Amino acid sequence: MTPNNGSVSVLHSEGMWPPESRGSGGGGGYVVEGNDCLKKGPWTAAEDQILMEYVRKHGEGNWNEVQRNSGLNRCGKSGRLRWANHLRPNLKKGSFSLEEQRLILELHAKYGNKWARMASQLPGRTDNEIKNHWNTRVKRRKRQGLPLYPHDIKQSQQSHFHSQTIPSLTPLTTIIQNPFQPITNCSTPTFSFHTQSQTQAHHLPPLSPTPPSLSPLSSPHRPKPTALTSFPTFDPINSPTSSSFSSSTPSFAFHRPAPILGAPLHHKRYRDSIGFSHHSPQTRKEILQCSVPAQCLALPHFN
DNA sequence: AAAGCAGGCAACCGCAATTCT
DNA sequence: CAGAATTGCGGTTGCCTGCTT
Repeated sequence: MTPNNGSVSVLHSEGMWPPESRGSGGGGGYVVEGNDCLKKGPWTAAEDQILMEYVRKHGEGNWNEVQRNSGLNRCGKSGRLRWANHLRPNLKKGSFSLEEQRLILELHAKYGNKWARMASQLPGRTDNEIKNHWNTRVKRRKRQGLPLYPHDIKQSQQSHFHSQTIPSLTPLTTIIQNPFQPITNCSTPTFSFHTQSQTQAHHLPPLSPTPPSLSPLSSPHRPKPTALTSFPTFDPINSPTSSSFSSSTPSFAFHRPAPILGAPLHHKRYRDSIGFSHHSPQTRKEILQCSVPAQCLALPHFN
């Protein structure tokens, strides 16, 4: 799975990692242990086990309780991330398929660096995976002097993307013909970046399906969800999702929120205010009160 | 064989958003 | 209404592996 998990686990268990701090940023091997500080760095199999057991018993949410009640010496944030990116059921591992890559292109053309939003359209994929994939692509294309998008995917707006800057979020159109045509035919191998200072406008078109109608999982301070006794499954082959964009249809209307990684996390709220984020508190409460049986969550509805 | 580079990946941080008290 | 607590998101960093030179 990961390049270093095995060896890292051994090192951890044998206490060979120095409790050093590398300053800001993440990355493997960053381990802090001790009575006062919570551990950082790569997760061990034992820690994973503890976390999975906790979630199995108590469900997701209240991540700080994990640390308090399970003996896991990790901050809640770290646990949540670990669960979301690695331990959740139905996570797809491995490289992105061509369809997924195409969809990422389309979604990025439309939304910019909205990884969580993109992940919601890619069942089994995490925002982190997508982000990593995209950043790698950006690096490669930049080095090759190629445009970020194939010529047949036109990012609306005249702005260019920069991996480190906020992209324009006001797409006008997305034109997609055949994203996997050889990109070497691109007529204009320009790859210019500029910071997004002129386009702070974040008026995203209302994303119709954003309402988090499907997530059973916790929102801050909500009652704990019931324990997860069985996890929904996702069949990428037979899923209407995959077949829906396997054809040549360029459209990818968001009829419904895609099932988020099989066992959806919390009601997705997206920055920059699309959809759910701007529900009034009252509306949110109503939505949250509308509990959804677990089995419904496993059966995404597509139009 | 060794060094350099690119890609892949995991995990951190800061901050925003949301809810509860 | 304000502040605290919690969760989610996006940016960033650093390690590991495999390929190329």
